[in-house]
Amino acid sequence: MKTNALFKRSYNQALDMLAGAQVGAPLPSEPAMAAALGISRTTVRAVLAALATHKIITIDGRFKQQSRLPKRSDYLADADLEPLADMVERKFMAWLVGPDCSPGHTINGLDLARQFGVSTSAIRDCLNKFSHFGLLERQSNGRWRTLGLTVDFVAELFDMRELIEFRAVARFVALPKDDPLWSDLSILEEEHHAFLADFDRRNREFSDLDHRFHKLVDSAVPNRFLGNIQGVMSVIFHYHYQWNKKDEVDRNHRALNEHLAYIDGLKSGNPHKARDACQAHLHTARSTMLASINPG
Amino acid sequence: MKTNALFKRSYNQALDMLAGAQVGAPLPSEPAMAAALGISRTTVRAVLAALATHKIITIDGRFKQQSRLPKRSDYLADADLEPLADMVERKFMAWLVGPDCSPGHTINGLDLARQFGVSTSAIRDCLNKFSHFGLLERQSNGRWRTLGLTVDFVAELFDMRELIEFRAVARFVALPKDDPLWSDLSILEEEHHAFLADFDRRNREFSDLDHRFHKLVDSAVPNRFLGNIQGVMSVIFHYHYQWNKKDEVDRNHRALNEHLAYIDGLKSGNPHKARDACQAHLHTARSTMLASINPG
DNA sequence: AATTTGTTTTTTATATAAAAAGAGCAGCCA
DNA sequence: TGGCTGCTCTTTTTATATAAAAAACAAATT
Repeated sequence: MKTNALFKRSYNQALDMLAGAQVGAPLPSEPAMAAALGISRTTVRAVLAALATHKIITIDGRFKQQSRLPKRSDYLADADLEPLADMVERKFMAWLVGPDCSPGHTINGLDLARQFGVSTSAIRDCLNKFSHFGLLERQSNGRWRTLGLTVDFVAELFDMRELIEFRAVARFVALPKDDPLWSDLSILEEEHHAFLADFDRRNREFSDLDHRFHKLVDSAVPNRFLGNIQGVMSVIFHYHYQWNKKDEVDRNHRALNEHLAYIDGLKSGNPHKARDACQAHLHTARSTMLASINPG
Repeated sequence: MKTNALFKRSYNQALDMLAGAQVGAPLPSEPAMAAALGISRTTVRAVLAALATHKIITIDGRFKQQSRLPKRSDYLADADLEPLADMVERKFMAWLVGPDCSPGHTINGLDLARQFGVSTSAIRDCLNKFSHFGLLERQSNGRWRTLGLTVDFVAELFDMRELIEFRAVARFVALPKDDPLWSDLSILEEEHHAFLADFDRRNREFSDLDHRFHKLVDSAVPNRFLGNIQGVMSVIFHYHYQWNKKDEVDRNHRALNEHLAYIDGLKSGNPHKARDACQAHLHTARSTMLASINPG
């Protein structure tokens, strides 16, 4: 069954609140408490019911009041909290790019579940997700095999990305001058300049800016199948570069300047100039990624 | 609990093998049977035990022999012979293109589970899969919304398909003449002619031929991200056209001839001719699909 | 009218049971 | 020697039942 860590945590938080209040004080309404604790009203009601059972509060109709101060022994053993799927994804990516996993390896779901401290179902969901990203493969016997962050994978990923982004660039330069994308682009351009001016402090936030920039360009040709490509790009940049901090400053600085040239190209209205700037940037990105995978 | 569909399928396959052999003939060894059926020895042993229970074979020490020919009634019901995920997928697609579902509709997982006679987890897996195909969307509150087989969807799907296939065509015509893909193409060309000669009878099997042809062309540029596109194309053709039999004969006949022109184009080695033939075919396919969605 | 409370429905995560796979080993036979 | 059998036992995958949490709905109160 599902663990009730959230309930326990919320119960303890409620005790903390009561410890700071006076006996006889009325409690806030259920929706107010739900908002204060950041949980659903269902859970608030469960907490209130438990508090009443332990005679810490009394509930009379819709009027709730504190009947005594909470004691040390009232507290429940605590647990921590993070969206489960995110936690599994994070640990899995760390495992995938770490030394315990080599391409072609068969994945032991049970073992991963034990390592990560979650159920096998959570692992299963995660594996399903990454199989759509092309990082894993299902074998005939139902087992999973890692394909890993190989040179081939990066090559195919960037091939696809170029194909899509070249097309978007061609469409983008041809947009009417009153299209809202142009003003979005200008805003992003200014953000780039602001970023460069404050580069030393903000350098770490670059991946977000990069993601938003490419997303804007690609939005010139709306297509829901891009989601997969963008998703995997985003995941890889997010996780892979966490383990490759070397040359990060140079890498980001160069990419920023390439983005600005790219934006110039788009604004020029000249399809060839725009395409060349795009190609130059994607080429750098590809080389950077390949170099960081294959330092040899 | 886990279904034993694999066991049932294997049991029926074993019956097929026995039906083709003679009474009194010795059976192959367990590992040999496991290899032949593509299953583990554990399952082979379960099948052998069941066959012995039904007196179809006799097991005497290490010597197994057939004691009688299998009868029609020996076969296990094919109701739950299909892998669960496939069954759910089939029913879900039928529901999605059926009258009970309109685009923008919120999906009730619990209700679908009841309708299909499976657990909510199976539904969850299926929804997850189709969300990667772009037919569904996750809402902020964790619910699912159908996007449906709309005109927009088809447009985006075919845009992406053209992008990929044009690139594959350019690569294909430039392949060296001794590349194995050329002989694969010739084999497929002959299959097309055979198909045309026996069109009235085989007409229904066209979607398989179509799928194999496009897969061959696309294989000129190996890229694992194609999997999604090909997957959704395949799913849509498979399910959607089940409900749109109107004009099927004309549609398939025309597509066959376009394929042949397309193959000619590839074989000519002229990139423009090949591309034109490809474009013509994809254009027809797009119109056909749009017409069948939007008969108005 | 806006908010609070009581109730029901739906989604999410895990524990669990069964199926299938796989490993190990002694004995047998060509 | 090398492969097969006949066991048994462990591991892994898969599907479901079920509890927890969230959300939606409906009635009641201020």
